[in-house]
Amino acid sequence: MSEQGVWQGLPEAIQARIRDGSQVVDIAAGEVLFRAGDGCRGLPLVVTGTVRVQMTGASGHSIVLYRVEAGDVCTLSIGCLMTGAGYRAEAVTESPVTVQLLPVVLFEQLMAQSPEFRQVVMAAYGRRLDDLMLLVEEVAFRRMDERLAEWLAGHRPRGEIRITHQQLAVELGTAREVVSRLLKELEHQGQLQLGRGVIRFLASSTSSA
Amino acid sequence: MSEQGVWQGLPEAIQARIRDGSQVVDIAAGEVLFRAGDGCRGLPLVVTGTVRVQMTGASGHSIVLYRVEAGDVCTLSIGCLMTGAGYRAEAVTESPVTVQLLPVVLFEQLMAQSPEFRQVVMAAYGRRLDDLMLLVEEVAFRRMDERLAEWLAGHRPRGEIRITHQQLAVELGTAREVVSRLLKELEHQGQLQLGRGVIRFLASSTSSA
DNA sequence: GGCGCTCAGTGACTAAGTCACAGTCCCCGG
DNA sequence: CCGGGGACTGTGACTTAGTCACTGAGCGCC
Repeated sequence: MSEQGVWQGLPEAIQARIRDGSQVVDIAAGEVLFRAGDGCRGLPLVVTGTVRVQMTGASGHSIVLYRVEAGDVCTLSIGCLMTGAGYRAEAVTESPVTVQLLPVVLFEQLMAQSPEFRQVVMAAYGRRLDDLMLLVEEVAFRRMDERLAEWLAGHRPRGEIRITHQQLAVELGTAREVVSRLLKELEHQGQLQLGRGVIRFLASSTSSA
Repeated sequence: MSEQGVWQGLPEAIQARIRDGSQVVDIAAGEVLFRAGDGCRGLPLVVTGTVRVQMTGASGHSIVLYRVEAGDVCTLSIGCLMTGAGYRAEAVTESPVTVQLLPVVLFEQLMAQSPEFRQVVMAAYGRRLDDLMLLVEEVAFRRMDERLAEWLAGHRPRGEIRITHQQLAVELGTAREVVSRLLKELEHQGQLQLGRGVIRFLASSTSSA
């Protein structure tokens, strides 16, 4: 999949207008794109890199809601543009990110003129809604040890991951201590080895026969 | 606010097309409009009544995600129409409901032709996203007794409410036993009086000075 | 009046979250 | 090279929430 994957199915004329009318911005890793309460000035599309969207509760705890990957439009921004309300969550770049910023006017025009563009935008919205519904179910009903195991399984191929217990707690929407204890348990079981800021997976007998 | 509040800002010509092209359906209370996995056949707008949208986890537990009130379009259906995927949640009427069903073709036309229509639809989407984000925060971080108290406070003006502990548990996404115990506690404190399927609020000294 | 169903209450236990604090690793400046 | 401070991790003690198993109460209906 090449850059700007979302627009690929669109007619060339539309793609050209997007290229001409939008502004491309490069942002370093770890930057905050917007915070809760900010207003927004255009529709961002992530061209390369990943943006993490998370929210912080009154208690000061945070949880990762979803990620905007290369080729995704920021649905949160659409909501802001439409209702005029500020963002409810915050967005942080996880890697160096290239963002294409469509001005509101162009966005409006394209929504009016291109069925394909509308399709792309609405589908993106639908997926986000789905993501959040899934997350609600996870948080409300699933056990922490299961969720942690699943998260780890998704990152296992890397052999080791650099992450603090605190960050992992935010991924799962729980407390640091809970993560620490569950990880310690897994370490005792010989599934992994813990270091400061790193989790190393051990090649246990689970991988192959 | 009269019927079909969402369309009110729209040009009369558009409103007429909506009236002519859509089908109006009356549904009794307690009916299931769609279940998880169903496909969908048009864009429903709730004209009168309330529809509850909830999902059920693998564990068999359910949680109420949000309600579609009179004047709201069903964003979940838009997602289904766009992506072709089935619903992830289920919708149940809470009262006798009148629904206006826009055929997909008309929906597409209106999205293309009416900026006001687009605005209404996108804003509805934005609000849903907000609702769900708020819910995630609630479920992940807030205490059950607080959430229950808040729910009760919202229904207090009615004097008494007819609801089972099980239903209340689904509202909050918790277990029936938890609700029972918390309610019992409030009863001991003299804030309310419990009956089979009913909660009566007692006029304690909290209301006025 | 007894049968069966739904609803509510409860004890015992496990899981998760909170609080407080101790230990450890690591960088950085002196 | 050493010491101090900050970030990260470990842990005990306790509270809150969820689970399981079961009892009993209310209520409609033969």
